[in-house]
Formats: sequence, structure tokens, C-alpha cells
Amino acid sequence: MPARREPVAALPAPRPLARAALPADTTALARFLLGKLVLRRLGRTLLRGRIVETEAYLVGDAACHAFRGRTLRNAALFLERGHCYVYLAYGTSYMLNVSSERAGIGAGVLIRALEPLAGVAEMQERRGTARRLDLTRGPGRLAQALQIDRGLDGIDLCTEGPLWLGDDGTLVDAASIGRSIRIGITKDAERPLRFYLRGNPFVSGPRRLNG
DNA sequence: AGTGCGATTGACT
DNA sequence: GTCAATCGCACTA
Repeated sequence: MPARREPVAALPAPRPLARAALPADTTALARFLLGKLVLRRLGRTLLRGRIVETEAYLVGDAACHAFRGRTLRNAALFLERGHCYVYLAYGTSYMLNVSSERAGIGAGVLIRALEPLAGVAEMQERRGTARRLDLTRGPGRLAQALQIDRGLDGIDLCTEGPLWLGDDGTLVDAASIGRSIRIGITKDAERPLRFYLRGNPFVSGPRRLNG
């Protein structure tokens, strides 16, 4: 075989998180997902980022999109835990969520920020900026960086495909997790259901909530 | 059929 | 710090 220049050895694609490993409880899932990986397959490119900020949206929670019952729009929230729910906010920004609880129960976890780990050049291209801090800090930004839209709504995030969840063995201890009220909502705004990795520069939100 | 309103972001004073 | 863009949906009539 003639020598052929290969790109830098690609990291193997992490295998998906087992659904059985996901806590069914929505708040527990929001904490569990901190430090885990989001993998996005775009052709030959595998984008990856570490989850550094989440919010829980519970059953009986007026801020949860499933609060008023199941519709065509929010149906993915009612899938068994570990499925993808994508929402278009303000007509401008897509939001990536992980469904929680049992099938038929409408609840989920919003992924609010990632730390970019691989595919940074592709993220920069999609985001139109070179600033690493601006690639995936915020729910709308990370969705744009990973090219996430309603086409991914309802897919299984526990199966390797266009988008899935993984784990690189990073440990997150309870002391490194911060907690605050959720950002940008008006209903049930006082519930402390936002979780983030303390001190991580890719966490979004105002400083007063990130202490 | 019309209206109000977001789980945001980027541009600008 | 302020503010407009933008659009699908739920709600009213």
C-alpha cells in the first residue's frame, strides 16, 4: 500500500449512555448529566462537548412545556427518558432537551451549555465566530454550534446516530455542582432547578447565579 | 382568524 | 445597561 497521509487519528466514538444508567427522576437526571458528553455526527465529523449546565423541568411545573398536556410540539417530552426534545424559542434559537421519567410522563432536562471538546473548527464555522467561549455557552448557541433543530426531535439519545449522549469517565462530585433558579422563565421562576459545574467558564447566566 | 408571548441572542447606547 | 428580531403555538372569539 502506498503511504497515504491520514488526518490526526480520530478519537473513537464514545458508546452511548445506557438508558438504565439514567436516573428516571428529572432533577436527579439534570445533575447526572453534568460532565457527560454530547456527541453530534455530521458526515465524517464527530463534534463533542461536555455538559456543564442543565435545568430540570418537572411534572406539575408551569415552566415545563408539557404542563398543559401533550401536543404535537411537545410529544417528545413524553417519551421514555433519554430521548431528544428540541424546541424553537423566540423564533430564533433551538433548545436541546433530554426527556426524563417514564414513557407517558412529560418532563425533561434542558442542556444550557457545553464545553467544546472536539470539532471546534466546525463549531466556529456554524457559529460565525472564533471565540471558543462563545461557541456553546447558552442553549441557543450550543444548538447552532451542533446544528441541532427540530429534525432531531424525538430521536433516541441512548443509541449511536446523529446525536447521542456519552461518557468519558469524568467524575463530578456533589461539591462541584452549583445550584440556582432557572434562567429566562417567568412561570415557577423561584424553583432552584438549574445545575452547573462551579467555576467552569463555559457556564452561561449572570454572575449572581453562578456563585 | 387574530393576538400575545416566549426555556435567546446579538447589536448597540 | 437596553432592545428588536422572529415564528410556532396556545388561547380567545
